[in-house]
Amino acid sequence: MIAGMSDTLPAARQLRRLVADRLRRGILEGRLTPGTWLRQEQIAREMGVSQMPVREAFRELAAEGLVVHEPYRGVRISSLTLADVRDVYAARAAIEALAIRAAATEITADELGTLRQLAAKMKRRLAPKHLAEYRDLNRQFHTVIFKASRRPYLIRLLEQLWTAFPAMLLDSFRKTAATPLPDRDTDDIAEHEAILEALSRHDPDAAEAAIRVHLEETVRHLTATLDEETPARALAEPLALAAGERSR
Amino acid sequence: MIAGMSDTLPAARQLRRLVADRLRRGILEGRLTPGTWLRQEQIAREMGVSQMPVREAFRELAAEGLVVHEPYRGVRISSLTLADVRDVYAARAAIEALAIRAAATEITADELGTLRQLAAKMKRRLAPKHLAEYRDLNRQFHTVIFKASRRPYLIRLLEQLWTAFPAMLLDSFRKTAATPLPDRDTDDIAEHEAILEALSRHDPDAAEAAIRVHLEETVRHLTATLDEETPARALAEPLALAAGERSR
DNA sequence: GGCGATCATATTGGATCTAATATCCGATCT
DNA sequence: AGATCGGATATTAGATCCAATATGATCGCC
Repeated sequence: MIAGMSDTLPAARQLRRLVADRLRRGILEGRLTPGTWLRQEQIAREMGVSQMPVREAFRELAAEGLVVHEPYRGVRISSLTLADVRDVYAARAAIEALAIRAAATEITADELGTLRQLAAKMKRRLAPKHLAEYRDLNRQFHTVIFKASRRPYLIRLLEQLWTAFPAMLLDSFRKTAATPLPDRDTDDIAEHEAILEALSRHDPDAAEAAIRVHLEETVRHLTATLDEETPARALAEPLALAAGERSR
Repeated sequence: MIAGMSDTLPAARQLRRLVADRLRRGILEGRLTPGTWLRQEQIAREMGVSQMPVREAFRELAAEGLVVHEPYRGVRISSLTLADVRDVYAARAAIEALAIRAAATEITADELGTLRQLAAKMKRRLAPKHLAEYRDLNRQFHTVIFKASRRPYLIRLLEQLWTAFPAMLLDSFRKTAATPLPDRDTDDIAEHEAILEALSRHDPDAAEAAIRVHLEETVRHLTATLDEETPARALAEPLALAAGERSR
């Protein structure tokens, strides 16, 4: 058992966590574009901290794969192609499938209750204007499930996969950001309920099948939408937190 | 595509990498026992460096899951139960299955050649005295395969999984360390050749099936061996690099 | 005598400073 | 003219110093 998994979220009382979160968001939301060098001094200045927390944040992001580190040169934002996005989902699907099998037998009535509540809330949050909230609920939904597996290692891995590439990543793709869940909403809901139902019956096979369908559909829909606007993350203007671009 | 994946191994010219590697080995080889607090000052002193590279190394290990970080308290070595070991393998199996499907169509004649050479070498390295070398070859074998997938994200993930928990981990379990591959050798070889054969035919389904069998057998054998000596990592005396244990 | 607050100590986390390394540019030599 | 070597500059990596925080012990109070 991997101890200390609690995750009580006293959260960003550490500077480096704060910096990491901010950078992560910048990257995932597409404000910081792939290929850009992240200069520790500049970022430190912009965020009003010293270089050290920035450096530590870099380490964290590198471990998650959001940036790549080049010794004595710095870190730069990784470029994700559509293929990578597919792989992220595929990997997550594979691991979530493992987790949900365990969850099916381990999940408590309590947790099933929360899942039902989450599913219900999501139904009411379909409007585009609630998109961010919807995504958050979706993540919670999946999180409750894989935590119910009671398998610390899988949980840790999945948490890593989710924080590095939450649905938010999609914001960096133009059309997806514009048309949130076109025609996907109702299917999404139905799939969630299928998962929920399988879990209620404590049926591992059904649960695994259900989540596989769900994730496959999601990625299928996603790639279909994205294929149309091939140059992934073509746009994404640097905003507030624009990192150093000059040739050095 | 995740850039900068080259991995040319100029390796440990950075202190922190060196420190991280040394700690990692200490943990995986069982010299540093689970639950132990790692004190940055002490380790820095013992390794003759300042605390900073140690801190950075900690963050790296934390990302890999080998240690857990508790804010303002430090990091301590994660305790892995048998169940965790199983999950590590299961996760790796799932992702390697994804990778090998891609590899089956992408792999070059060159790479197939290297695989054949590796397989041949392994045949000649079955003796217990060559155990370490055998494991290294095995890792190379798998690495060549998943790199042939040409899927940067999967490659990165698998590399992470392997460095965090190479076969070396087994050294921490008594019996396994003593009886290296009891009765497993010949099967192992056969399975490798099945994989190789499927890849030569560029048959994704067969390749996936073969690697699944291989990994399942490995983990089955592993757990069977380990179950007998339940308290995982009970022994493992601190050696050269013994970290602080006192109650603080 | 037990319980709670306060202070002491140890240790991490952050800031600042210095050294190592890489890139860029110009001078020099062939 | 082209290439190569050497220095200048920018930037990361490491060391040291200081502040924030957690734990444990002591003292006082009920």
